[in-house]
Amino acid sequence: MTDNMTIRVFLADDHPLLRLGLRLSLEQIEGIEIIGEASDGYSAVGKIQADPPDVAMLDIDMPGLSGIGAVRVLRKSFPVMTILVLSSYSDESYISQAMQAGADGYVLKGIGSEDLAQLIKSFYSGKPTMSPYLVNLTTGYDDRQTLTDDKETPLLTRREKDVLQHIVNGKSSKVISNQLFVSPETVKSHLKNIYRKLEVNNRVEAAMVATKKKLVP
Amino acid sequence: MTDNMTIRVFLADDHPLLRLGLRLSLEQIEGIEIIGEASDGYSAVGKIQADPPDVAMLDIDMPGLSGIGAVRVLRKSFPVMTILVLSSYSDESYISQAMQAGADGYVLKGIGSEDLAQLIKSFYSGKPTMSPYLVNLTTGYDDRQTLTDDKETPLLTRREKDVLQHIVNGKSSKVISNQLFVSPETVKSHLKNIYRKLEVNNRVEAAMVATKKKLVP
DNA sequence: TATAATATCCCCCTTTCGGGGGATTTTCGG
DNA sequence: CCGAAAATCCCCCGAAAGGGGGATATTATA
Repeated sequence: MTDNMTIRVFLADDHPLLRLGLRLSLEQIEGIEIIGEASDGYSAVGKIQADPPDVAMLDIDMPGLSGIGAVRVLRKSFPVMTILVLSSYSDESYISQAMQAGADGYVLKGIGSEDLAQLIKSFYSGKPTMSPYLVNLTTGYDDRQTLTDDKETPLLTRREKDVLQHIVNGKSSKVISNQLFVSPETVKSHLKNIYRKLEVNNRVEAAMVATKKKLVP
Repeated sequence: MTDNMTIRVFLADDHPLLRLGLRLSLEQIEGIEIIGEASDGYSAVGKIQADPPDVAMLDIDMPGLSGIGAVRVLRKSFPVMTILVLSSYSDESYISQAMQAGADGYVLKGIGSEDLAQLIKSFYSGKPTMSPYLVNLTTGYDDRQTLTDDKETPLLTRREKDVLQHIVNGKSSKVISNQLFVSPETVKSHLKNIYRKLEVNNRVEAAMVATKKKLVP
């Protein structure tokens, strides 16, 4: 933080209009200063490393390097920087990806100007305010239920994800078994477990769930 | 249009920040006046019908009534109103849906402030400016190639779309045939044609293509 | 009205799925 | 080291899928 306690904020979003709204909203708040902007992940990382802010707000969906990827890179260089991920979606998988990448918070774009300003300040001060628009990733998903009404999806194992990936790509069990160098029977076993965990009954449903919940890359 | 030739614009988007950016961008332009805002499709329709603007900018992705749905409703009441659809995606299917609903233009959110202002004015004046950020739906898709590099997907027939919809939902041919009151053999025939047109070989691939290209609702 | 496109239905055949059992080995944390 | 989880593999069986041929209406529409 700078000498006069002003919170230096960096904005990264590929939508100029949204960036403008963000900048205007935050600039008129006492104690917040926008020190830079970027429209894609790579330039965001570059600019932030050149002049590190106190708080980095990164859109999750940017061309080139995604917000998640930018978080991963930045977190290595700046262990204490407050990194907030901006997103339009309250998808659980996005949230958990952001968390694993090292984000401090996950902010939905549906948030209003005043809420956002207050949120950044409270979050930066170390006492994150909980709201329907923020998920605090540091306190164990406490607020996830306010964002998603999804039932808890049992976690897939590494191998099950491998199989699911091929299912999404429309491969048959035989083809998958060749790809993974295992018996087709093994693939079938994994599939049974996948179906049970995802509560589906066939490949199409599994593929759709995997896509919707982003269980696979 | 009002007496003094000011273009009266209405904004509808469920993201307050983006709305703010839009408003701020447009308000500082001479000749454009923001007369109202809405954060969902239904209230947008209500407010527009209560006080019709010259130009309505509707986000395609809003809670409740979508932007497309709002266009459909509004176009019936206001045949000459300039209706522009705002979207983050340059998906061809979205564009064609917006066109069929009666939109005059399709504006990507990646557009900058100045471009947007100029675009609205030029579009409203009856001489739409072409740009990578706008698809003019009134001139026969001339600019689609600048937006998507997809190969032309053969158009599916009405019935094929019906079948594909059920495929996406993971239904078997037998179940589909019951839903559509036809023979399972008929469903199989449609499926063969769908596979050929989409250049796929099974249900999962068809479902993924349908989802990616938004061939089904 | 002629022609094409669409929608409907049928047969054949092989392969794949999905669901039900089970078993063995590997891996990894406590 | 031990137990649980994970990964591997096997059998059986009926249902479903996919691919190859068709045929016959119905509907646009040029």
